[in-house]
Amino acid sequence: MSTKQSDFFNDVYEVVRLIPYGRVSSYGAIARYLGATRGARMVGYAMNAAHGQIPAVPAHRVLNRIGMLSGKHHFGDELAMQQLLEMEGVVVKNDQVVGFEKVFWDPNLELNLEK
DNA sequence: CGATTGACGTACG
DNA sequence: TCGTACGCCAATC
Repeated sequence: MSTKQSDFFNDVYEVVRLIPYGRVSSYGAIARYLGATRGARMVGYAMNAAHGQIPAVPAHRVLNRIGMLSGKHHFGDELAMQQLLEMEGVVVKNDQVVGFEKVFWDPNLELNLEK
């Protein structure tokens, strides 16, 4: 494809789309799943380019390791990310996900068990 | 081509 | 337990 970006970006989008409804994941978990344990920041970079991607990438389900909406500023409206999460049943308090461990979805774990 | 930045994470005090 | 410092890796200036 002429729109061929780094395969890393495409791979990130794919994993993010696999995040179930009402669940969230972390940049480090995705990076580690892709083999880029030290590339957590690169996942964030991919998210920055995920805007307008088709199919849409649920970037609002991707948070940092503490469950904080670190990228809420990149959604245009700061509350947009929180609104999307609450719409899916995820409780957000003080820009932080309540019960983050309960809604946390680890690709390394879920995808590994199925394989 | 070199320096700075950044949707992160871990280590240290 | 909380706050600060440093490290990674790629993109941008």
